[in-house]
Amino acid sequence: MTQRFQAPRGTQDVLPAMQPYWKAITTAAEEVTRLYGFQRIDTPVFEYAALFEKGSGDTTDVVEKEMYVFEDRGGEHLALTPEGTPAICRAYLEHGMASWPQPVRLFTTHPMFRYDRPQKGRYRQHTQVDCEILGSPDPLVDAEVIELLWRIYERLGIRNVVVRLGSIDDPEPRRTYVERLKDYYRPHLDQLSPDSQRRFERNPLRLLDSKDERDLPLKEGAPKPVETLSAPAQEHHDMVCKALEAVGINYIVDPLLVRGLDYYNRTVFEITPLDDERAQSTIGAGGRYDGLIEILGGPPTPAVGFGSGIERIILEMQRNGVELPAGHRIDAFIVHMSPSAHAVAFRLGGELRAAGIATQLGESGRSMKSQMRSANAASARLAIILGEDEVAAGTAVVKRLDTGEQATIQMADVVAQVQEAVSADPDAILQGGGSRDS
RNA sequence: GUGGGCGUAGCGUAGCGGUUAACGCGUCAGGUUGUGGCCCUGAAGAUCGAGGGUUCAAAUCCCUCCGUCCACCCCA
Repeated sequence: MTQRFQAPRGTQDVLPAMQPYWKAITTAAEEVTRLYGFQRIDTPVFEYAALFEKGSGDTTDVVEKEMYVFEDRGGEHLALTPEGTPAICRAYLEHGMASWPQPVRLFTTHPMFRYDRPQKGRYRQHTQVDCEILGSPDPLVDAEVIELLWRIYERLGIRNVVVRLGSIDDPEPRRTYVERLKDYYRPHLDQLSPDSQRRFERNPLRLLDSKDERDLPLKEGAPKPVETLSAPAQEHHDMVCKALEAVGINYIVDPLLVRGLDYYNRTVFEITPLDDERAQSTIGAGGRYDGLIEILGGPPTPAVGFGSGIERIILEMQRNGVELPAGHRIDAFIVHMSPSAHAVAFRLGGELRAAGIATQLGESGRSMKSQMRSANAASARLAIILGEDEVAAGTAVVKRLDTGEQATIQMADVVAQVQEAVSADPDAILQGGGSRDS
């Protein structure tokens, strides 16, 4: 048992039964992003590790303790993508997208890797829908990416979620804010939880979203970033709010919202379920990162974007009671009994498939009953029966599995007849599901 | 990295010191002459996560390890 291979910790197989969810999500992402003028980009699964060390910030947890880094045979220092934004910015620079019409709108679905302890909604490999708008400082595009993400969820049947919106200002005013925050906490350091004492040194902003009871009293009176914004950031934030109101997005300004990546400025947001207090319930998050492209060696280029975890979206869909049946359904199932029928069956199968008809063959040598059972299990619409008699007569028996009626027809007419029977009721094929009424 | 729960056939479970480890679902095969779904019968499938210990006897008790799930940190 222990000798048998298992998927590595924190990874998972997406089995056929779950594929409809993946398909629904990627389709929704493709369709909605198209409506917003996005184009698809695909970046490599691994990049130079330095891209993330510089871009995401080498003191962030994502880079410092979670990145899958390795050296290849040529001694290159590489990393499995831990997050998408720096990779897309790299592509923007590498391909001179600054000379495309601005802003550039890109989306992708991409696997992400983080060496983390797995738990519900957290995996070492997960997949994100990622959207970025590069080259615009306009607060309206902040609102636009939020709206876009909202619409994707809406299409997928996710209802009870809320946008938590915050602003962490620009780097300069944020530095003075962080000093104020530290001044506020400094006299009370010994009352804080050990985690928060560490946060005080490493990432003071995180003090604001501590869940530890010992930190709650102080948290209340702490200065909040959204309440002390610089004038330009305030104006920006107000405009994002107004735009979201104009399109009826359910959002709240969350003064405690901070994000773990260094490159964010001004707008930050998360979308979370309203009725789920779990830790990993955030299904999508993002923000503005006007400084990132410059950090990566490019010209100052304002940009905004988000990532949303497909695995978490699926969990949320299921919590919302969205059920997608497995779509396995076959049009025709060829039952062939005698040795003389095998080759005929095989050729007919090829002809049917060439005509666009999903066709499966029974297993050679199995009894007719067994093959009919297989036809049923495959949710076939038609069974095509080939025995010694039919082969000798140059005919086939075509049987509808829903009504049970059947007819003997000339071999030469089988493809046309099957095509007609199948196209007569296209819905049944499209819907799939293999449901049986009993 | 820290803390807690759980590990019995493909899946879900029962058994919690004592003869060949049970049940449901699933799989395969049958239920007479070439016909599915329901039903019936049968079969295959488990070194009871691994290693060690206690005992006349261990799936059942103890220890270690591994795996998994949940929470913290952090994140989608």
